[in-house]
Amino acid sequence: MRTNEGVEWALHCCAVLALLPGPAALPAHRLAEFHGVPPAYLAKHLQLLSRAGVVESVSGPRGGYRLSRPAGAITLLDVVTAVEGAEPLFRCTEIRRRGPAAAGGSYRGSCVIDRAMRHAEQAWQSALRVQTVGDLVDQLGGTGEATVGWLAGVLG
Amino acid sequence: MRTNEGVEWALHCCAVLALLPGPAALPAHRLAEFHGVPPAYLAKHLQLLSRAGVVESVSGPRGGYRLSRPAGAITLLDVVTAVEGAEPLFRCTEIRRRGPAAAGGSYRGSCVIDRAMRHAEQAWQSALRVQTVGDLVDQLGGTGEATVGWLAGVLG
DNA sequence: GTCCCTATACTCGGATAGCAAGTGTCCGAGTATAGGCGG
DNA sequence: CCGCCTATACTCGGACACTTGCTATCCGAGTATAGGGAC
Repeated sequence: MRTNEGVEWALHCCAVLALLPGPAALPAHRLAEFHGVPPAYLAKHLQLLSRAGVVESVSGPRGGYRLSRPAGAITLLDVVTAVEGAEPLFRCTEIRRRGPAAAGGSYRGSCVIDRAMRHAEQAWQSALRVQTVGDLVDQLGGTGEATVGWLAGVLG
Repeated sequence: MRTNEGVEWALHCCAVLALLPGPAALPAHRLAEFHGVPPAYLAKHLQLLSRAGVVESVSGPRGGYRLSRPAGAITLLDVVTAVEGAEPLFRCTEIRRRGPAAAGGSYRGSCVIDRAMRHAEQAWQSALRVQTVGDLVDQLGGTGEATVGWLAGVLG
């Protein structure tokens, strides 16, 4: 079990987009160039972010991507869910109903293992929900300023 | 991202093994039969549990698997780590150092995104660490008693 | 009757194929821009 | 000089190969047991 590599890319991209001045947009290939990752593949993940409503796309020249709402209103869970999908980490397949275990019979309530795993998963999601892209940007420090400079040069 | 299906099997198997009387052991094919899963594939996961020290194996006739320590001393994290491996969910590939982002330069501290994701992962692990296989067994209720009955019949 | 030996059958353990999902890439549809032309 | 039109180039979006890891399986190594034979 390992998170999609695109999750890291998407988070970094959101942090960069949060530094965009005003209504400007940044093309996918610029984001790929900035991070040194395959442009076409990064585009795939940006599409996921767009479909989830985290970022919005602008077509044509001077187009690209920008955040669809303030960075402080985008949680890390929003980004992770957009890229990884909404399916839970742990999926209970109800194996207790397959073999002789079912004969025992009284599986009324939900599976205790399913409950325990979901509880842990909710702890993970809660930790992602309390952190926003804005929080990340605030912690960037000098790296953030350097990024702003690079953006100014690119946007011309 | 989805947890290995073997995680669910391993947890159910540990719950069953916790109900074993005294020093008895239960063969892998019995566990597979009980849960209605492929025997050979389940064996693979039991090997992982054995290698991690969660269960111990007994060779020869009357052999099989049993818990290596009391059920209350086996956390869900122990089981999950044994099956999934110790690698973190989120692996930072330090993409900030690849492109022009590196030129900006001052990436002294650890990556803020890596820190945020690891924080959430620790919340998940903590939730798994406070729950033990013994806790699961206590919550089984009637299903647990039915399992004990089945075990008695099988062990003969 | 008791002890020892041997053959047996049962167990785990690692090495081996098949498949789905993640990884990586490409080309086509749509649009705002920029330049040229006419009034 | 100003407004309109057209061609352009740039953007996103979805459809197409490739690789890694999960899924599933098999056969061989090792061992406690059970039975038979000797004492």
